[in-house]
Amino acid sequence: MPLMPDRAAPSPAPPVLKRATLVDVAAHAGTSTISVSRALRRPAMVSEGLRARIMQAVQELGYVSDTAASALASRRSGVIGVLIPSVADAVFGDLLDGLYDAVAATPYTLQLGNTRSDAATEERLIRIHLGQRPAGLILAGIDQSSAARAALERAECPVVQIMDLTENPVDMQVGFSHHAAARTATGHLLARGYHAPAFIGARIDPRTERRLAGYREAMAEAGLAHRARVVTTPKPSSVGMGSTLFRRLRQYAPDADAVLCNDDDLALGALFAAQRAGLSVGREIGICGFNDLDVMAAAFPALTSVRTPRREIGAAALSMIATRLWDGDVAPPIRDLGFKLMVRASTERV
Amino acid sequence: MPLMPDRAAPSPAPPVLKRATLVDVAAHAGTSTISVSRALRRPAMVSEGLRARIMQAVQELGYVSDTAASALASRRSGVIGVLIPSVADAVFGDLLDGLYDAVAATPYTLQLGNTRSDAATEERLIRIHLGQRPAGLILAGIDQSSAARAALERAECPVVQIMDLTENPVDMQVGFSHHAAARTATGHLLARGYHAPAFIGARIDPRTERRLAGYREAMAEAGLAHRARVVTTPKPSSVGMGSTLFRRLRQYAPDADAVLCNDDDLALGALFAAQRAGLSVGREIGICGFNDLDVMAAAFPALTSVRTPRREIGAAALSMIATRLWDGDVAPPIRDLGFKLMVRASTERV
DNA sequence: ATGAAAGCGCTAACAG
DNA sequence: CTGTTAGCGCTTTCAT
Repeated sequence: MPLMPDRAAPSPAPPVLKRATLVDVAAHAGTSTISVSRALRRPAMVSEGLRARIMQAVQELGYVSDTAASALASRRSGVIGVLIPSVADAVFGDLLDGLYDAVAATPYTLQLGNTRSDAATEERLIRIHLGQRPAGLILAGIDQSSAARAALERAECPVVQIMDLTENPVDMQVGFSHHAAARTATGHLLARGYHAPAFIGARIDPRTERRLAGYREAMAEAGLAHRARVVTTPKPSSVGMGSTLFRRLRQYAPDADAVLCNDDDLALGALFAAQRAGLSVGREIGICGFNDLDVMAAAFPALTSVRTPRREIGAAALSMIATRLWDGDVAPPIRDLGFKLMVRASTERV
Repeated sequence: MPLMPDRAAPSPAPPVLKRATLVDVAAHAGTSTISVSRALRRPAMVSEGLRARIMQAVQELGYVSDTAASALASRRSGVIGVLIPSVADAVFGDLLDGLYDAVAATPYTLQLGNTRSDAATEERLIRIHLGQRPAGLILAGIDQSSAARAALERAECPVVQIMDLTENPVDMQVGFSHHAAARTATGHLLARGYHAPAFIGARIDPRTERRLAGYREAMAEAGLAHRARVVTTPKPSSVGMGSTLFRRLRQYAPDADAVLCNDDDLALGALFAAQRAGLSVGREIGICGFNDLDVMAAAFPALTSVRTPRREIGAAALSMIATRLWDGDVAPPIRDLGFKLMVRASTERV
């Protein structure tokens, strides 16, 4: 599909005042285009006097460099691609916030791709982005298809996989262990005296699987593998779904006295469902979330959750790319930013 | 700042297998570059036989068109810029979801800019985006600085202002009336028998101002202008802030028996604070939110809110740009997508 | 420190 | 329907 169809361009060509180019600026400043280019990109390469004249000309003509021409000539774009499963999810919202904050101080631009947790879509987006000779690529997760991995390994730009940790990243990596986080949270529930903590999760993806494994491991270590109860759904997560899963859990496993939720939305839904059922949250039923969105601390009762360093991951990913681009080497290329269990009233057994 | 510093390029030039270009494909298919270009962009312009040969060559060489070269030669990029105040806000998350959904069916790419509700940043971003000769520009809000407006009016691409409605848009527009929405919500509270509904809001921006005006207007129409109570803060909105503002309101105006919240986060915070204070939500204190995020219906008690068509606005904005680009004309260029009051238990006076 | 010349890979314009 | 010829605006050599 072309960017515009044949019959387009009905506009009777208004007297478009052509935007100023390097040539215009050079003429205006009485120098050559290359000097203007240099004055703009590496001011140190141009004598002070010339630079001043050029800058003034730039000002007067309102010159703005043409991204496309620059990218073509230098074979390098200022675009850093970011591929995430969802733009509406609060978890990725925080990540993006960190990313956009960090990129503001650099000459780079972010370009977002929405994979919808779909491997084929991710593969396609990776190809499209690589076609733009990006300055860098940031990917959520470590579960790219093998075809995607192959393409990435051939990529001529820094690649950072984020949110998760793996033994063999494509290139660089920053995240935390979902397995360890869930294991810690489950351990906390057990330590607090809950005898049968269950697990609920929606839209099971590889990250969820790793959390679930952490839950199972903690249960097994406590000799409670036989008491593990898991309720999941392939549907997307939401607060409403949290309530639904909680009710389902109560039916399926009435003995469950605590629930580790795969994300905070589910935990909030579980809270509301428990309240509806007249349960005393904390005493009769423990609830623990995952991510620690702002709402968890504000809820009544306040909800325990695993705080994950989303914003920090965004900032770190960008800094790793910038460092690689400017200094050539990043150490260490794999960073575990950890997590922190935020214990609150919802798991106070009292 | 250059995209890469002088001392970069320490890599000893690995035997980079140059990516295939149009010339390569043309040679491989035994034709000219322009035919390949056409076969890719307007298949109808090329005979079936030639097209088949070209497509095969494209396949075999794994050819991917160079975005920069294409943009430079055609003076047109496939980028649609999107400028919003925050990427972490759930409200804009839904908008983006609608936008990304809609763009997937087009040859365009979205490029996000984060204005942080800052006029200067927005102005800068507008300039940067226009410098890329975007295919279109989507802006949240109608309150651009006059300098920004001037730049936009000179833009050679479709521009859509979204989320809000104004008399004189730069170009096209799709949104709803924040004033009318707040007015309706306030009217609902009064109709339900609340005698002194108050208003709480965080990070006052122009959109909030319009909602506040709607609240005041409804109060005035009911002859209750003297009972209007407003508590706001310049700090960002959050669930925790909702609790804070609610407590502040109770001190400042103990007689307030309902509260219209500027957004759902605040409403949720008000809910929790009310519960902490032992108030019966609905009977003793009415709570109404704004936007109707998923959590509102799931809360206990369920929270009344004004449903705003965020996803639909995203889809509509993109379709308006596509239509303008392809058909030349969009009718109507101004679209009011309305809102809907979702009445729930939190405003059941009983 | 500055400049001249030669493309980057693609598409518009104009032939055939 | 197909091809030729020129650039698009910038940056990279390579001189000076």
